[in-house]
Amino acid sequence: MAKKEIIIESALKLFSTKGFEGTSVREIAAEAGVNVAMISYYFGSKEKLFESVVEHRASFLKGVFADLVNNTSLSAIEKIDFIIDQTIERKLSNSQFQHILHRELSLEHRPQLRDAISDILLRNMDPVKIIIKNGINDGEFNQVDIELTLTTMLGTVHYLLTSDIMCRKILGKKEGFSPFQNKQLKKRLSEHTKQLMRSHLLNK
Amino acid sequence: MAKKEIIIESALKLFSTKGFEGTSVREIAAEAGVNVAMISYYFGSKEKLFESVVEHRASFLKGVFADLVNNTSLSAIEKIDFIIDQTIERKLSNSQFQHILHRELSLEHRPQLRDAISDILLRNMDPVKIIIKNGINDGEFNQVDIELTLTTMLGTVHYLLTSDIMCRKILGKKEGFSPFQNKQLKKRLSEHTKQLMRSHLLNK
DNA sequence: TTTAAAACTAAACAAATGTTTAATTAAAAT
DNA sequence: ATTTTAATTAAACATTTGTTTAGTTTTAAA
Repeated sequence: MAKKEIIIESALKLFSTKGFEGTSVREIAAEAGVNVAMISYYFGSKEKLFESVVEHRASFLKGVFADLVNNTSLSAIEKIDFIIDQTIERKLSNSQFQHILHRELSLEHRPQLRDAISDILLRNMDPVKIIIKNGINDGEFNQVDIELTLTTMLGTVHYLLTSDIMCRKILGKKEGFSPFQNKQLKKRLSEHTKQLMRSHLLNK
Repeated sequence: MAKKEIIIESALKLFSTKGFEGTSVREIAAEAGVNVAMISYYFGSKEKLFESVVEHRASFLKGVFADLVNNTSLSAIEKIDFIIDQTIERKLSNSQFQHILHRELSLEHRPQLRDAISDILLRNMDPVKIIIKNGINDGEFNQVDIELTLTTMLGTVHYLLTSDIMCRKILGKKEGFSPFQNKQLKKRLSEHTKQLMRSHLLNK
């Protein structure tokens, strides 16, 4: 792995556990095993390093639901099922990055970065909106509040993700339980959300 | 208002918009219109001031759902309706404080504070769990995943609350729209969540 | 009115911060 | 083999950080 990338990954790790202002460039340099000056040398500043971290990771989160809109072999609810599983998979396996994004989003300095982040998080929103809208127009779905239905889907996953402590307390698990690597949790979350969305969306 | 309280309120405001490490004691002192030394004088340290902020605000969030469990004049779903409205009301009118709590929760230093915060956030969880459980036992509710149903309720509200930017983008609103003071949003969120929970919980 | 405690201040403190400098080593190009 | 560019280093830079000090003013008690 290139040294530049090692720095980015080290920064990702530290930013996610200690926050941006809570992490010093010296800590990042130590974690990456490089000289402090290398950060200015490669990225120009701590802030620009942060932006590089976001860009680097965001590239993994490319839009994948766009194709789904015009897919005719799946019913609308089957598409929703697929979206739910993808969303859970992504968010759980990128929990560190999710923490960074949401934390930055809740802060009010660096407004242009906030804007970029909300774009990343909502990148997949439009296709899903259309899928729900089509489901409604075709009579397959009830006339639900589209935006808030989306909010519910994302919010359910995200709320569990807030912290391992929260997750354990919500689920009543013991100290040792590591929520974000747990396969059973993933399945449980998937089944709950799918069932929830079916009763919410499908005509009775 | 006592000077000590002015400091706490100033700290709340700054911590919520700039984060704990992103806010200096000098900024807090300036915002409160007091000498920097007063913060050490009253609270001992910046960290202890933070704890005071949390304590001070947490006292407003006393448990209010405990009585609801043994209330016999309301049906289970009516209790859920009440809980939804209360939760929305509380979270929206304390959005600054909610930001602080969730941000701290997603960080991994100050573990004992994290624990205290998750307790505050989940303080009302147990009575709600029991209400759902009773609803299931009485045959009024479907056999849902209790903990994740709760997660959905809290997560839906919380996800909108993440930031005004997110909220605007999700709802497709213009720049000027102030989500957290908006009455219409409150109503829309309330209706969506109630409807969602009814189709999820009630036997078909 | 005197005394004691509390509230408040400006200045100083050491430590940590992000960044730059100037020098050196390594790699690539000529 | 020589030159040029890139990578890397330790040290220094100026600020900012949270906190303390030592002194003053205000308030309350005796």
